[in-house]
Amino acid sequence: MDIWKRFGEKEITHSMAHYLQAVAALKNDKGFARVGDIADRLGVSKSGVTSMLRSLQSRGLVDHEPYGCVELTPLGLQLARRTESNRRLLSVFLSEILGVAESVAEEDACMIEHLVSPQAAVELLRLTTFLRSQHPAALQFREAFRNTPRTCSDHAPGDCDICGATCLVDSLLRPPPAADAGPAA
Amino acid sequence: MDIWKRFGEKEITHSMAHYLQAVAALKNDKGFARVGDIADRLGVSKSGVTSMLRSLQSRGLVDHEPYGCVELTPLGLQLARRTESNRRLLSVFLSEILGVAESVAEEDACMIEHLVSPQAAVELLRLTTFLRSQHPAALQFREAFRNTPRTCSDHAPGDCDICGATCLVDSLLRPPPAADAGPAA
DNA sequence: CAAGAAAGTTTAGGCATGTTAACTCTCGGA
DNA sequence: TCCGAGAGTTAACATGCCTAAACTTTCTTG
Repeated sequence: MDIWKRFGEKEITHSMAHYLQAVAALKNDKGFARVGDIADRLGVSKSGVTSMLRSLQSRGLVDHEPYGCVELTPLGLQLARRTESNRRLLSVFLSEILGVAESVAEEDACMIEHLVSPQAAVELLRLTTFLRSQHPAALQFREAFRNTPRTCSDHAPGDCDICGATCLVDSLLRPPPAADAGPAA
Repeated sequence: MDIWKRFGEKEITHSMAHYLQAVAALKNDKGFARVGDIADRLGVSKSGVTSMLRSLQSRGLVDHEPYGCVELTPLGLQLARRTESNRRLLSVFLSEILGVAESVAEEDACMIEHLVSPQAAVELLRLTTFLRSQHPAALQFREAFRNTPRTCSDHAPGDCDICGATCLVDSLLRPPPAADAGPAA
């Protein structure tokens, strides 16, 4: 039951994903990617870039010889593209389908982009494009979904199999309890 | 443009979320949570638990005096519950709505559970309960969605605003390129 | 071509999270 | 009462990812 430990075994970490995307973007914009440009773009120090590049190179994701420019390997490019597509997809899904505020949608997408499995991404893309389409069922959905209630007490009084005892909505939208560790009795 | 750096500033990390959940579960199952039980449940060493508890205590998420049992503070309990609800929600959404295989859905949910914003979670719950319901629009959706195509060339030939140049489906389902960093010309 | 500026790297160190090994505390039984 | 087993903690170390400061390489320009 140790799924959670595999967090550290993902093919790439959050940081790595963003380094790869930065290299891809610079390659695209200027034709080449230098250490300093990557550092500027990501808001990290140049030494941080150097050491991350070493790590990415050891994983076969970039090519980088000292004092030279950085190139993505085919694998690195694939991961960069995949991560970017995932982010766009999540962002659209969250903001357009779910109606979450743009800024929140983008932040969520950025946090999650590298963690979504290919299987889930493919199906989420299918759902998103379907629900945005002009298909009659999609039109009906949009009309009906607008008026759907938010809390479990509305959709499943006393028995929501997702939320259990406390409705997610209640616990999420309520302000946090007094933080100073003092359960007053 | 440094959203990505806020990854490290989330209220809790992936590890912390699972420690909190372990404590909550043990409290629930046995009435108390000891260091050794937490270690067993999470598959980490006892010393790892001790040091994580120090960190959680400094954030006001648990109470723990040396050689004693562990208690969740109100804030810690709230985070544990929230994370668990998020995971159940994501798991149901991925497997039931999107049709992703259970095992993949659970792994994805576990990776993402602590990163989903309250806003997104609330709306995702709304969407999920709606699409699972007997509402006519939901019935129509399920019928129609079953036959929706997967690739961009079907739903938006040559112009998918999510995927850009390369359809997500193509890049996700294609096997990775030869990994040995050798772009053979 | 040489010298300074610009770019990049190395070194040393910090924080989070984990490990193992060795030490200390607590408690139950002879 | 006291002693040993088991539970918990500390110490020392590893890895990932970041920083600042010092050093090296490369470029530019007079």
